[in-house]
Amino acid sequence: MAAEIEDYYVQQDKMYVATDCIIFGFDEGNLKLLIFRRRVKPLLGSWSLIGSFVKLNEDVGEAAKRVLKEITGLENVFMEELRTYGAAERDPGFRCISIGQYALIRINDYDKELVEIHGAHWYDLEEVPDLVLDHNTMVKDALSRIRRKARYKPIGFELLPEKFTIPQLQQLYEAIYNKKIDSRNFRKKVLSLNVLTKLDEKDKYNSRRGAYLYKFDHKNYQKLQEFGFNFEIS
Amino acid sequence: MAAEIEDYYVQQDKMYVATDCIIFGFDEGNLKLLIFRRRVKPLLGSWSLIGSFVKLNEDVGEAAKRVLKEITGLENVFMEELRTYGAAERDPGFRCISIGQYALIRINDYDKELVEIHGAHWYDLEEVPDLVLDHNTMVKDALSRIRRKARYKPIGFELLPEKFTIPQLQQLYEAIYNKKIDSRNFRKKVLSLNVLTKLDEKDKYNSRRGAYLYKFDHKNYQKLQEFGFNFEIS
DNA sequence: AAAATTAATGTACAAGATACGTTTATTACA
DNA sequence: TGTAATAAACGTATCTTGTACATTAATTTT
Repeated sequence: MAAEIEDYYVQQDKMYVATDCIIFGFDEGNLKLLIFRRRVKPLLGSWSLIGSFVKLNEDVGEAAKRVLKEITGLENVFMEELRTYGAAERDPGFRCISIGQYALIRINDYDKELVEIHGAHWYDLEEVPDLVLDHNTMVKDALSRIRRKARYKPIGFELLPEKFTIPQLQQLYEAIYNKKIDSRNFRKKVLSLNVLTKLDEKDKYNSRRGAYLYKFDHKNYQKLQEFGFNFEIS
Repeated sequence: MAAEIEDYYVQQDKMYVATDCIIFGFDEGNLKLLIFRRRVKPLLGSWSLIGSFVKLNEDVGEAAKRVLKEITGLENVFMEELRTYGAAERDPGFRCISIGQYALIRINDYDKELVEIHGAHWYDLEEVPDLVLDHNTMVKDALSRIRRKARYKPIGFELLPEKFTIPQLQQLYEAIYNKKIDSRNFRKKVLSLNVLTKLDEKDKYNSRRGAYLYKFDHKNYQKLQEFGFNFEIS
């Protein structure tokens, strides 16, 4: 639900339209969710997705981008509509529908100070507390969407830094699907997609031997975005 | 956009929420779309999807069901949210977002008189005329959704009568994917899903020999709905 | 120089997708 | 009554893709 409710004189005969962002990041092998504490009544202080009312002169998609930028400083982020939460009684007190939109961000890119200022926090997905209204449902729905979508679009890649190793990519998919993947088959499959360019650098953070860094071949990556592929895993 | 606009005193500082139904049927080998002529200003007389404002005390999903019933007499129909159309300028004159919802109906079940009364018509998908606002986009989006979804959920089946033949089912998938399918492979695949019960009746409408009628094994069909399957076709 | 650690690689088998032509049941009509 | 016409029903061989699985390689630390 929206953050600036107190900016509004709430009318009972009015339909409010809000948007809530389900913001995912990936760090240290875990999927994380960015949430904050509501600073407005009702339910002040509850954990909440980051959202806002949609302004009268603003596209619904723009509203979500505005909020995301406000809190994280990020622009040009992967963001997509999830669905509308439109139950008549979802919000006590006044009628408000919310369009859920999920975002995938590279967790090292965001503006830490800005996030701090807004009292936002990253939570491991397994440890997300109770959120206001139907926000826990939104998170659940968004996760299902990502799981399904990762099978035919390379969206998982949005969560990684520009340079990354194949074991990192595998960890990400393991986090998304919440299961172990065979590393030989994973590597084979991911390389067969022809979207990775091997660099001459190694990342030695996780091993003595070090793992080669890769980046995306943006042209082929684009094609894959358009046409989809099959990435079911065992 | 909504039908009952003249019931409202349009306020410029208000956000309106509507829902539009993209109603698909299947007949004589063709996918069809149900549309009607707007009876209200502005754009009176234009072809339009069937829609309505969402009432203050009504779930968004309920609103779509209400409209569908009003026009076709049908209830308990497969219907699902497509997405929100929320561009600030999508509707000239006042701010209105619309939640598109698509429905798949058995084309012989609807109430023909009711449809007549409302001035609604079925159009072959290839012959759908220009619709108001962004409604043509909604149709295009809904079709993409169905195409994708038919690959992992048995939604196509929602469009057939209770008893149907395998050649009919194949025609439906050919219409959805807009391509010819090999009949031997199709039959093999569809039977392997274990959701069809062969009846002791034949439909001789299309051939001298006649084709066996089938119906769904609802229990297995339900499972398939839940867990999905793979129905990519060559 | 030995131990420890994660990265990188290949192969055999199973399952599923694809391509493709002939026979069968029935009706209409000569 | 039998012959022609029509769409339905069926099976197989091949190719492709997914799956299961164990060893060697590169590097750092002690």
